[in-house]
Amino acid sequence: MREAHKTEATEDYVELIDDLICVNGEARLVDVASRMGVTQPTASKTLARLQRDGYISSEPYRSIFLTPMGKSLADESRLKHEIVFEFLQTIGVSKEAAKRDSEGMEHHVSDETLKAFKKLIRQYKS
Amino acid sequence: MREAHKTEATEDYVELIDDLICVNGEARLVDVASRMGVTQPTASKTLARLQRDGYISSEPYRSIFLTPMGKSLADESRLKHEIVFEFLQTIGVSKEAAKRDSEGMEHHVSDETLKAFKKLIRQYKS
DNA sequence: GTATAAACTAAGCCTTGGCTAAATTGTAAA
DNA sequence: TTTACAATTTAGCCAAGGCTTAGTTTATAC
Ligand SMILES: [Mn+2]
Ligand SMILES: [Mn+2]
Ligand SMILES: [Mn+2]
Ligand SMILES: [Mn+2]
Repeated sequence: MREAHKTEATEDYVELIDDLICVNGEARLVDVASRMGVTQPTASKTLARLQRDGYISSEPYRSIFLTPMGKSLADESRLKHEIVFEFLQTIGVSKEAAKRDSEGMEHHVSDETLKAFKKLIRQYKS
Repeated sequence: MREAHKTEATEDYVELIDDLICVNGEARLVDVASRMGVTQPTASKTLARLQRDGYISSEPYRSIFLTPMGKSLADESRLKHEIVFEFLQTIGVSKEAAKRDSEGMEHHVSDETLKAFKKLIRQYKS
């Protein structure tokens, strides 16, 4: 569908996998599925696609790793996510709404918009 | 997928149909398809779903009408779209980027965020 | 008023992202 | 070491949203 649309799942997955590796030391299917709110077979199929497309690597029944490409997409996605999240709170949106909205908006903000967000965050801080 | 996700297509379609009716006097499949950037059969199938779900009505080979439900969703969607579009420009994003980003962001902004956007637009105007 | 072109529909295919149910593998307790 | 449970995979289903190709219907031009 919409250009940005197609990569949304990919972005959310790699970001989550990176997070799990940071926090838990490894990313397991069962945790990916539960955090994404889908069943294990669903997560498993999506991860197969991510592997096919070169974002992750894993052996059968073993935990999941990010490829360099996957890692850089994860970093980029998290950065966007955090900026949008912080921006919304900065302009007065509640943490809960900011959390929900940023989860969707993150996939649609261009670098230009991101820059404007960062600028406003700085302005508010001073 | 993501909750807001599922309604994105619906929102874009009813908003477009309403626009076509306003501008052209009627909404025809050929125009819906071209504006959505999809083939006519694709638009046709989506419109069938919209009709099934009660957003539009139309007779075979005739133009498309919005039901009351479709019209109110269209109005709501356009309002969101316009506010996001104006907001982005207000904080310094170019018209082109604002157009692109608002087209995606519009589906993910809660009423709370929308209110914060409106407030900032007012502040900038004064 | 008929031919021709444009618009629309029908049929059939694909991918993604959901699900359930069942089989397999890995791990930890007994 | 066997056994049981947890994790993963496999298989098969569904809906949405995309496509192409081919057939119908409507509208236009002559
Ligand atoms: Mn994210
Ligand atoms: Mn997200
Ligand atoms: Mn819109
Ligand atoms: Mn849109």
